Amino acid sequence: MKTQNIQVTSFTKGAATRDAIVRAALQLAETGGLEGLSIGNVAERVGMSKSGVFAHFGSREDLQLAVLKAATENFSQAVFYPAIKLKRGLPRLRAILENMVEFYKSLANGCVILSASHEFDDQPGPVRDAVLAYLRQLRSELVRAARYALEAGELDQQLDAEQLGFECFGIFLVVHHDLRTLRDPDSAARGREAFMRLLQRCSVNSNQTE
Amino acid sequence: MKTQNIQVTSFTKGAATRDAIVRAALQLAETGGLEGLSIGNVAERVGMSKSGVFAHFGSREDLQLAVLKAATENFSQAVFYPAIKLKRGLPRLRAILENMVEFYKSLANGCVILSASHEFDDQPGPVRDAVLAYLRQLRSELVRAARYALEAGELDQQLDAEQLGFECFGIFLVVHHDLRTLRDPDSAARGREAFMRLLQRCSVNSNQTE
DNA sequence: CATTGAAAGGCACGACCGTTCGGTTTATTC
DNA sequence: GAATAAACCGAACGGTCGTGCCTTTCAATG
Repeated sequence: MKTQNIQVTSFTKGAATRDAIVRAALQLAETGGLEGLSIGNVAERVGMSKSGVFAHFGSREDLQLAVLKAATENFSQAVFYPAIKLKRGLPRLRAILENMVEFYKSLANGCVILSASHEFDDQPGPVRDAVLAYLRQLRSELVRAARYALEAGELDQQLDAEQLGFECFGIFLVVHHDLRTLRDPDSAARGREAFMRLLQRCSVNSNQTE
Repeated sequence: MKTQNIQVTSFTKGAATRDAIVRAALQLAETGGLEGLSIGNVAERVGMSKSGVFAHFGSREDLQLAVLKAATENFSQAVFYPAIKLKRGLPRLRAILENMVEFYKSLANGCVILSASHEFDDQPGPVRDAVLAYLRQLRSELVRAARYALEAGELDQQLDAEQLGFECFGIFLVVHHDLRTLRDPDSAARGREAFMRLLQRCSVNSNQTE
């Protein structure tokens, strides 16, 4: 039998240019969001024809989904994967925030996920579902890290983990906002300071039995 | 001479429908942002022809500017004007946050200003300039209220007013995000709690001379 | 009532969009 | 090298967009 290595070639050729397309589209999406993507400008950037690009996805929406998936994978790679290697609880929570700040600073432009969350919040469909799923995952990761920290006694046990995740996410958002919209270079430092102050407020020592 | 009351009529007729157009467009912009506005859908919503609507503004951009101005006026009306009547410092800062939460809750859909800040953050032009100007005004109002509170001894004087404004704005953003994107009804309560905890952290008593 | 100027409509243009289709090039397999 | 399939391209379609031009409606004035 010689029919053993069938799709070796068909796996490499198409997938390579598809990756190139997604990479180019991701760059475009970092300035202009997923709505700013058009088959035409992606094709131009990657040096192909519109129909050539289109054939790889079948629809603009599927291209947007592919780009969003690449963006979330990048975020996970930069923020979550390094943090998971640390001890769960406070060290992990600190790492998530710190990695996020560094990740946002490293982006020449904006975060595709946050952009998409605004672009699609009133536009039902697969893209909105995917954005929401990742945002919920992100939040639950924050909440879980906070819960560990509470249960381990690293933070005041009277606190609410969901509330802590909420406030951490607020720091996420304002860091991104100041970096991106206001172009404030101090944003990262303010974010770190805000997080430090938030944790300090939550430490077991500062509990003032109100 | 009887040429005293010239533009009495020309002031009422056109301006009335212009206001109607802006109101309709503002509703549209609350779901879909300023980019979601098109001369066509605004005309349809207000019951006019495209060219009829167009004639009142001269360009889509001017329509967007008019809608943005209406949105900022609404925000100021709901958030700032009532707060300014209060004693400056902590009471005013509290009122701004509380009014903001109530304002966001009262919106059936999203905040046009925050939407626009994401839509135009990489798109230079008059709209971006206007959005940025209002965002800076908003921030400086927060910072000023915080500074008053610091100088009056209502908060720990070692704190930084800009940092405080930064953290307050983070609460703004996460409240809006959870209300709008995650559709979480607890968002307002979490926002109030976050602000309470933030102020508690900043009170003169809880200073722990680090 | 006639006149005038503002307000609104009708219509078409050029541009861009996503998508389709048929043909051409390129790579892989026998 | 012939055959087959994948990859890609060029052109076009239907649709929406902002905008300009010209006409019609309408309210106010003399």
